[in-house]
Amino acid sequence: MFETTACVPQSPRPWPLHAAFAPGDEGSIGSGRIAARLERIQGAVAAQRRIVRQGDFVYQAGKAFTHLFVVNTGMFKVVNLSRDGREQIVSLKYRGDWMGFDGIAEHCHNCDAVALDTGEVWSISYDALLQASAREPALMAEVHRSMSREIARDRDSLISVCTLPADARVADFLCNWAAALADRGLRTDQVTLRMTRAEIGNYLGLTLETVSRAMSRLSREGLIRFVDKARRELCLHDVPALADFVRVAVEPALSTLQ
Amino acid sequence: MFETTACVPQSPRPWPLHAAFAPGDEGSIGSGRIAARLERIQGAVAAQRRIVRQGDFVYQAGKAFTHLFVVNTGMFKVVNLSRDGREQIVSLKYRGDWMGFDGIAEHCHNCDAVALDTGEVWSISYDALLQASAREPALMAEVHRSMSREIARDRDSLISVCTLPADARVADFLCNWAAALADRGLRTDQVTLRMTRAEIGNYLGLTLETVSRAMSRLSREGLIRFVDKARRELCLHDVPALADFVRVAVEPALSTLQ
DNA sequence: CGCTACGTTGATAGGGCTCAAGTAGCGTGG
DNA sequence: CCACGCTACTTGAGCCCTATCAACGTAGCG
Repeated sequence: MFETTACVPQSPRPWPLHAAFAPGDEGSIGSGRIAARLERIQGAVAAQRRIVRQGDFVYQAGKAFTHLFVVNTGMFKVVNLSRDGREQIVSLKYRGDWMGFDGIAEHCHNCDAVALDTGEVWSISYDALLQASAREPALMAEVHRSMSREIARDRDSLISVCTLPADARVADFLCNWAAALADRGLRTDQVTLRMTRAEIGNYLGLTLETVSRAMSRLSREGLIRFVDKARRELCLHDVPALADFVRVAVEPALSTLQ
Repeated sequence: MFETTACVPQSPRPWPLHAAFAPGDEGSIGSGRIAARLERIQGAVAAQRRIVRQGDFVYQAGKAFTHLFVVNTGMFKVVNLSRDGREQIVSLKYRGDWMGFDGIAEHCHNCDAVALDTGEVWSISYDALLQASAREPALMAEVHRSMSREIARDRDSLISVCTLPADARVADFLCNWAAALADRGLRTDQVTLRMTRAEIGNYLGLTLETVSRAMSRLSREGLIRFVDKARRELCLHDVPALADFVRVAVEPALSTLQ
């Protein structure tokens, strides 16, 4: 299923000292931060690289948990499956993100992780990670920060789904996506949606028709621009305006006062 | 703000060996599991006890992150605040749950944690926890399991909000609440709601009126029973029936086939 | 060239929100 | 003791937003 090009660091480099508890490092902007994160991980613990293609599973719900995964390139969706047949995209992952934390508690994955396009993930044995962390406290700190970020981001999803009307929810989704791209040093002026309308809708708690209509309205209002006829590539030329659209949707009263 | 009754274990006991990577332990049922968890935490790292009353903050968004918290008794809500004024209850915490993980990444809390009734939390210095974990790998494993559970539970919230109609969402909420109580060895046949309808609605992405109507319907159908006139105490006498109600709401097609 | 997957758009219905009125419990002060 | 205000909960009426159903357009592909 996976093409695996072996690439195991032979002698893990010591973790840079300044990386330990360095809030300034995390607060900086630009793609260097995430590249540095990946380098530090690679230097501290053995990782196996895997090339994945669209639709490939990184891991599957129900399988035993043994490894965590780090996205090097590509985009991934994490899908929660409930036994009554519901399927819910709960998270999207980009370069530098960890996947698989949900499996730690029960020693069993309870989600699928699926590649949305061609990419590369590193798989890291959880046991090896714990051992490496014992030697390198900063590695542990890195993992904790990532889990913490994941918790915070899941909550942002919840707040969006609970409080925003459909159009604003889609706008918020595009904002967050643009922010994730910008964080990784990627341009947002011509980006290809890796997800179908149905997937976006599932992620946002909307139907595909509502997503389609919302995007048409955003386009009509000039907040986004479709680049191709198939409407999968778009230009997020004014992310602040999108963010403002979300803000106004939340507080119609306040927006008229100001 | 807090009454603090000093209680710092003088000589942390060594972590029981069998606690390291013990899936069987986590899988067992009954309240003993959670009591054991608390004992192990208490034995491994210094904790300061705090008595809190309804409405007291355990920590507040914006404040520097230095401590994690463990619920000993009582019930707590975690409230996410976005800068545009939205307020969203993102999680409920019971005995044995950790709070504050969200602050690790940015070294700053981004939620409020508020007591819903009188209770006791233990506050544990994050630095001390890391040091203790270096000595006791099983303590680290415990913390990881808790973070993992939190991620999994946040995702369950999302799936509920995204896929269930109002009545089923309330039923699902009551199911989860009953499960949390049962896990802790508490009865579910006469329980007092610690939250107002507005709080439940906020948590579930519904208005208070919808929550009220949903509970009235569930009561009318015999799935729950109100004990007092104020309608804050209720009897969850048949949790499986509640769970079934949720299941049927999800798959009306399948339910008619069977 | 038909087939399939994906996206858009329209018409309609319904679930949940909003607004509003009414009730009950509870603490306070006359 | 009861009036009063306050908070919480319930219930009804009407409307709006979004889901549903359906038709159609388009791109990619064997």
